[in-house]
Parts: sequence; structure tokens; C-alpha cells
Amino acid sequence: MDKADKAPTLDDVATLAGVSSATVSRYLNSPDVVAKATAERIAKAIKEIGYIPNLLAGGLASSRSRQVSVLIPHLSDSIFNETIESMSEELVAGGITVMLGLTGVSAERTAKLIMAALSRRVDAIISTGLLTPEIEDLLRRSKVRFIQIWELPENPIDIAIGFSHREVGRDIARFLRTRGYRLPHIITAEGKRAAQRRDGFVAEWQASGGEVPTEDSVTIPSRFGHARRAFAEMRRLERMPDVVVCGSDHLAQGIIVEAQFAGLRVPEDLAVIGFGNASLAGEMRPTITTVDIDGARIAREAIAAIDRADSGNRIVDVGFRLIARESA
Amino acid sequence: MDKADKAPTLDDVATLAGVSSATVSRYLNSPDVVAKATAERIAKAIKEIGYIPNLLAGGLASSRSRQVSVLIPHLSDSIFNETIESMSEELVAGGITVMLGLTGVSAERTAKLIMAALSRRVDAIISTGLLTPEIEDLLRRSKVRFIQIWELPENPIDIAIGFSHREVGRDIARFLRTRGYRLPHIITAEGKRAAQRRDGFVAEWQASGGEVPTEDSVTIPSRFGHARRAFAEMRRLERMPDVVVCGSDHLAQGIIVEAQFAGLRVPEDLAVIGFGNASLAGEMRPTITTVDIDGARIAREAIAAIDRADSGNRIVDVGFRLIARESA
DNA sequence: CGGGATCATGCAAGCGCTTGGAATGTCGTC
DNA sequence: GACGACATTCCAAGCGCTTGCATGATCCCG
Repeated sequence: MDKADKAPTLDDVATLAGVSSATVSRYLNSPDVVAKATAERIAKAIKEIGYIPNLLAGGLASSRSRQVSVLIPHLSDSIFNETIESMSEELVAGGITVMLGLTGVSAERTAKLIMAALSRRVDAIISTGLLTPEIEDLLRRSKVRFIQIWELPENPIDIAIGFSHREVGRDIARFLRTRGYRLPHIITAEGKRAAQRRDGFVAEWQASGGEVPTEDSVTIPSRFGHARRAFAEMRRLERMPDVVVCGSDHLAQGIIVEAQFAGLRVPEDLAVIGFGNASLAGEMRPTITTVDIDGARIAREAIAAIDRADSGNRIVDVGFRLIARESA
Repeated sequence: MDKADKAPTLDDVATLAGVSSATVSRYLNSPDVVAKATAERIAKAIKEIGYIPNLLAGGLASSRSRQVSVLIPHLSDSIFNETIESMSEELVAGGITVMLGLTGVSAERTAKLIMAALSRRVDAIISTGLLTPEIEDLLRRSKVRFIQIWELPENPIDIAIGFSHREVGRDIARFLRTRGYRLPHIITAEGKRAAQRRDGFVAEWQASGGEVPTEDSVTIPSRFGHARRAFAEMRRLERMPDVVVCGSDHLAQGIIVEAQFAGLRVPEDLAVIGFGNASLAGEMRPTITTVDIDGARIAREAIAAIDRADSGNRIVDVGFRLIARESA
């Protein structure tokens, strides 16, 4: 307990409680198998010497590290925050800790983080990231639980929980069509998923007789601040769009601010649609029409998948929901 | 390498390379001590059998886990994101992984996360959190590196890296004074730090002859969406404020949107000042006057502090900078 | 050419915990 | 009172790696 001597171990507790260390270990991991009286003595001993289990040793011995790695591109203005927050909450409650990895849009960075996770023998890797072929290969061969979230790959490595980004794009196109918009302008963010939404949108838009929409793109994370440039660029277009399809709600918010600053009314002069249903979307003036993803649900499904036998569903489609509000 | 057989170990590598496992271990941890030829053989062997070190075992044996715990209240709209991002970037480059803990405003949750970190024998805990007296005690007695960031406690447990929130409050008061504002309204977020800024502001404001400002508070995280309610409440005040002092840039942004929606010009009819210099602050219309904190610097100092001998500075004041822009 | 330095490697004792199987104790039953 | 069925507890062999110390090998210089 003192700075001087070393941390108390299981054995110390065992000695104090007059039992073997095996019993203390069992008390810690499955309290119900030790006799009540013994349990009390052990509990007392633990408190008395201030024992803190060593999960490194525990993990080594049991080969379950009680740690999962969560890989996302960024923290700021990120659409994944809700997922991560729910996930973190539930995992911590279950005694599992979260290793955070920020991948950016780089497959190399992702690879490095995955190797780190593997080195720590995590119980699962939950990833939104881009994979190099080598890593994908490695993952397929390894037996680690690998959960891809926020997307639905054709051939998931292990388990996938998400929704179809193409469908999102299509639904947005249909929605805008029924609302009577004619000239959409797309502002995509970097990344595979955003590209799929874009493709879905363009395909559907053209299929229903629209002309090829104008486009722009912004770096990730797709944030408020990109709007100024993107809006300026848009104004240089020959024909002014009547609706802009944004890669995120933050970006949509930025476009609204810029439009209003330029004296345009939203949605009358320029409509805007976002993606993600960030909390601000419902609070903006005007409120932002967007697509809601149930991030908390993704988190729950991911956690449930961690110790699921291989037999379970390998693909979980959580769907999405277009929320029509004021901005489009 | 196959799903069937178990993961290769150091010994497997050693056997293949024709050396002892000790040598392989040395190759991995301090490559320069092994002979060049041996190193090459080992490298080849590692690649050949696809060896992935087991850091649980390594950590147990060396009692350095190469893992640090980072504790913040929230992810969304969080002022700490920049710090976390920089930190994560640098740590990962150094082979250290980040355990993320979301504390909320609860000291109990923080306590639980700290225990979890201790169980994993982290090399350091970097925290923005609130501590219970028991945990503070435990931490003082334990020898774990404990780095408090974004604040400067009078008597830090181990190391503190931050700035004076009172001073921030004071500076804001002085600034608004020189700009000629008369009736500030404060919207604080929950938490000790926000309260200190508020106190600093009020003290200075009154010291310079102002009357007690009106006040409101919002829950954490202090986000855009709180603005609608807070603004509505503010309009019910007997005397309409001429400037609102916000707990965060996101909140400030929200107030600006609400004010403009209500037909007020910012800053002519109502000025707004934020805190944190989020990226949106410089991009909003109008751009937001705020206080800049160098989050990346905090991250760097924190990392530097991880293996600093006890003799170093126990308190690092990184200061802050009021950035006058258009909104106030 | 000898002797101490220096370099590279091996030996083996842990690090603190888990867990299968054995051992002991306790009941209820006939 | 013996016996099988449980309920508890213990023994001891790891889990995969690190590291102090010892051992050879190599080298430099007088």
C-alpha cells in the first residue's frame, strides 16, 4: 500500500484470508462458486491490503484480455461519436476497456493499429476503417473477432453491422425528386462510404431522368468549416443548384449559414440535406433534413457480436431513416 | 498461422532463427544490441511464421504495459478532441496504445475508470476528470504517473498541465469592458472548470464596477442544441443583455443562430463570446470571438511528462489567448 | 602473445494470474 | 453406518515474455 513496497498480489490476499490463491481467483471471476464465509474473508482481505487485480497477468493466463479495440477515422465532428459513446458505456459496465484507435483515412495507419490490437490480444476489434489487402488476409486467417461497423461489405471478414450507403443515396435522390428539386449539387466527403452514397444518389437521380449533378468534395472530417469554400465554389457554377446534398450534418449546417449570409432563404432559395442526424440537425434554424442512423443500436449489436458463436448472423442491417425537416 | 494451431510465440521464432528466445526479445526491444547477422535471421523468422508479440506477457514480465489511459467527459462537441487526437497520434507512433475512458461529470464513473486503468497497469493516466477523495488518496499513494490536464489544481496529485480558468474569466471580463459592453449574460456549462471561469469573470466584472451579471447554465457537453432554450430564457430577462458569455464555441454558435433567427444583428444588437477556439469559431458568420487553448501543446507536454523523472516541473501552465473576431 | 575490455548470446528465474483435475469435506439416503 | 453425490478448496503446471548474471568469443594494445 505504501510507495515503497510493491503492489499486493493475489497470493498476498490468499495468505491474509487463509485460502489458496486459486480460491481468491475464483472469488474474483465467479463469486458464486466459493462458499459464503470464504467469500467474506476474501473480500475483507482485499479491502484491507488494497488489492488491485493485475489484468495483464490475468489476460495472459486466461487468454482473454477483456479489452476491445475500436477504430474510427477521427474524433472531431465525427458521425461515429454516438456509437463510440454508447459502446464505451456498455463495455465499461461489463468490465471491458476500450482501446481507441484513430485511423484517419489511411489504410496503413489502420494496419498499424490493428497490429497493436492483436499484440494486446484484444477480445475483438471493432472497425470503421479501410483495410489493406494484407491486413484483410491476416484478419481472415486469425481467429480474432473482427466487427466492421457502419457499412455492409459484400463479403465481410467476420461480422458486419451497418446499412447500405448506396440505398441512402438512392433514398435521398427519390426524396428530393418527390419534393420537386431539379438541380442538386453534391458535396461528398472523402472515403469509401461517402462515395457509395454519392454513387447511389447519382444512379437513382439519373435513372429518374435527372441530369448528372454537379459535385464537389471535402476532406475528412467533413466539418462546418469546409462550407465556406464549398459554398463559394458552388456559386461559381453556371446554373445555381436548388438543393445541396451534404456529406454530413456539420457540413450542411455550414452551407446553411453561408447561404443565409449570402442572403438566400433556406429552403426556398436553396435547400440543404445532411447526413447522420447529429444533435445539431434538429436544433438548427432551419432544422436540417437528414438521414438518421441509430448509432446506439450499432453499438449494441457490436457488443452482442463480441462473444457470439460463429453461427450467428454475420451481417446485421440496422437500416436508416430519412428525416424530413425544414431545410429540404 | 492457421486457424487451427495456436499463435506462434517468441520461442517459435527463436527456434526457427537458431537463437535463444532472450535474443529475440532483445532484438524486438533494443535492436541495436544484437549482431547484424543475427538480427537478419530473426527478422526473417518473424516474417516467415507471422509472429505477433504478446504485449500482455511482455507487460507482465517487464511491468511496463505501454498503454496509457485517457479520461475525458464526452466525445461530442468536446473541447478536448484536439488534445486527444494529437495525443493519440504521438502515442501510437511511439508504440503506446490509448485506453479511452468517458467519465461524464461523475466522479464515481471516473473512479471506476481509474481502477480499470490501474488493473491494466497503465504507464500513465491522463485525466480531465473529477476525483473522489478516496481515489485522490489512492492515487497519491500509488506510484502511477497521473497527469491532470486542462486545469491547474493548487496541489496537483502528480503532474498538472493546463491553465488558469479563473484568469480566462478575468480576461474575458476585461476584454468586454474595454469593448464597452455593459450587460453581460453568462451561460455556463456544468463542471468545476466552467465554474472557475464564471467566478473569474464575475469577480473581475464587479471589481471594475459592473453589476452582477445574469446567468444560466447548461448540461455537459455544452452543445449547439442547448442554445435554443438558453436563448429563449434570456429573452425573458427584464433587461436584455448586450453580450453573452458562452461556455463553449458550440454554444456560442447556437446563440448566434438563434439571435439571427430572432432578427438580431450580431454583434451590433447582441454580442457573443465563446471558449475553446473550435474550428468552427473562425468559420462562423460572424466569426466567433473566443479563447484559444493550445490543445496540441497540452498533448505534447502530457506525453513528455509520462516518463519524466519526479524532479521535473510538476505544474505546466500553457496559458491561453483571447482571440478577438467579429462576434464581440 | 597475453590479458583485460567489449560484444553477443544463453540460462533460468521469475512476472501474477487461471484452470483442469485431484483431494477433502458434507449431506442425505437407505 | 456406508456410500454416492455434491460442494469447496487446493495443487501445480502453465500463459509468453523480460532481464540479471554468466559465458564465450573477439579485439586491441603493449
